[in-house]
Amino acid sequence: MNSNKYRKIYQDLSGKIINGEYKEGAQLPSENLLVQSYGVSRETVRKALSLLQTNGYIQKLKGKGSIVIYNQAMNFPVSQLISFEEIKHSLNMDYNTVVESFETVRAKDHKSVQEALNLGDDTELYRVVRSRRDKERVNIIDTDYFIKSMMPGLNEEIAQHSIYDYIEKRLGLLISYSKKAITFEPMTDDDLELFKETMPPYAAVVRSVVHLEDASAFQYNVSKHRASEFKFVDFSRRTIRK
Amino acid sequence: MNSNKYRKIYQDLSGKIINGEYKEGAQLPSENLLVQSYGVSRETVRKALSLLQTNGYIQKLKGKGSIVIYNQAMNFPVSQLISFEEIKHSLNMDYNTVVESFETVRAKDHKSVQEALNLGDDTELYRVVRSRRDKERVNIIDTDYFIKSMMPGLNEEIAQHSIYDYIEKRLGLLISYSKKAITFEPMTDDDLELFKETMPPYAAVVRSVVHLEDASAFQYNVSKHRASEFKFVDFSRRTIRK
DNA sequence: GAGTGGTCTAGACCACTAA
DNA sequence: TAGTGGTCTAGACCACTCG
Repeated sequence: MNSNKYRKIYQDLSGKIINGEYKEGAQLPSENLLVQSYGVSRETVRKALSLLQTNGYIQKLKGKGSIVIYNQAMNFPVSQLISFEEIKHSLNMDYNTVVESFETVRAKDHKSVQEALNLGDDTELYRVVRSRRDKERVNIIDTDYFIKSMMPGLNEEIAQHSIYDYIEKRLGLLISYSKKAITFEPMTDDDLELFKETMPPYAAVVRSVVHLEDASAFQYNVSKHRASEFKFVDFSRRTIRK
Repeated sequence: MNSNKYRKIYQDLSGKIINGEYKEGAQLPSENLLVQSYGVSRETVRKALSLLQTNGYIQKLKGKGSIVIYNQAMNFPVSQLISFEEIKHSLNMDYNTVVESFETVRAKDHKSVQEALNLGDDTELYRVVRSRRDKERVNIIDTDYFIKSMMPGLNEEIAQHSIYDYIEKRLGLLISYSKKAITFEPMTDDDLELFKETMPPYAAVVRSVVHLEDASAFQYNVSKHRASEFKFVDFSRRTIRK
């Protein structure tokens, strides 16, 4: 359906990098060759390559070419906006999601959420608490707040699978960007109960405000991780200097 | 010296957003207006706007315009590749840097560094340990490893100020991107001594491998933060779907 | 000098939003 | 319908790398 030429090129090349067809350190075909093989203009090829560079797949070298810098080990909870289901899937992890709580609350009773999503006092929210566990224990506790009126038909069943899938495929909403903050905090009593452990008493906490394509804030997420298991991997580029 | 048109537009607009001339929620002039006021082609304006969007300053809305989503509160240790001196400067922080150690070591004695930078056994490295303290106490301990042969003239004096400044201005090297990982770990005895505290015995640890414009890895950094003071703020966009 | 990526242009056509 | 951003093109000129 989506027939953007540059996206197809991006998909094609990033796919070949991920599956190892182009390995780390390898050189991509030159822009001119790509122009020929895809039958598009140079600017279109360059758009795809820019995206690959922005997302940490390649580095473009003036006068030389584009080389692959993507590295399999990096591909963990990367600093990208992906859902837990997607991470699980891409890593073949054997995690189990349990919906611990699914309730309707009012914005005024959750001030940080109200502020972040810019809501009136009586706006109704879904508050969904989900634990993520492997065979042995709970490693992550996700608490999500959604604006109820934006999420018709959301239920526990859906929450147990992928809410993002429901949002994008069924509601047709486009998730666009998020602002997140990572901190390390002592566990609360509730946390200790869910994690079923008293040590270590610290959790890595990721708070995110997720926005749609039209820039409206629609989700507030608090993701608590067993601190000893937490690893956040990030790729960042130097901003424009001077 | 650098007369890229799109960079100037980016600088100009991001500056106006940061200093509040365009506030959060405000609309930027349309692309056509920017074309006229800057006297450039539309693609050039669009390049600048794309950069602003990628870096979390604006969101472009089809059929409507570009609105500012940048938010002052976000502007903390952002997920950008900036040096401590730059953060300090942009936040007007009163931090003090002390060089705790400045020595030459061999790669083979620091395996994780050797592997990350892809070095031979006997490659010489500078190992620089710096503490960052406010009036009361040490909050950050930075340990950096640089390839000695790439850093002629690096000394303690420079380390006390900004090594990045030295690298970019004096050596003329272009820092390009980094891969970093954030974890939560027990403090070592050395850490406890520098932090001068026995509680909390945990530190937030950020390990980075920094690369130059030509994709060569040249710096390995371990930055330990007092966990209670640690906050990592991130902006991320949804990757291309499907 | 041949090949590479970086910047910039002028213009086209499209899809979306709003009044 | 007028205005907005999204995609794509063909071509120009430049700076850089390498043999």
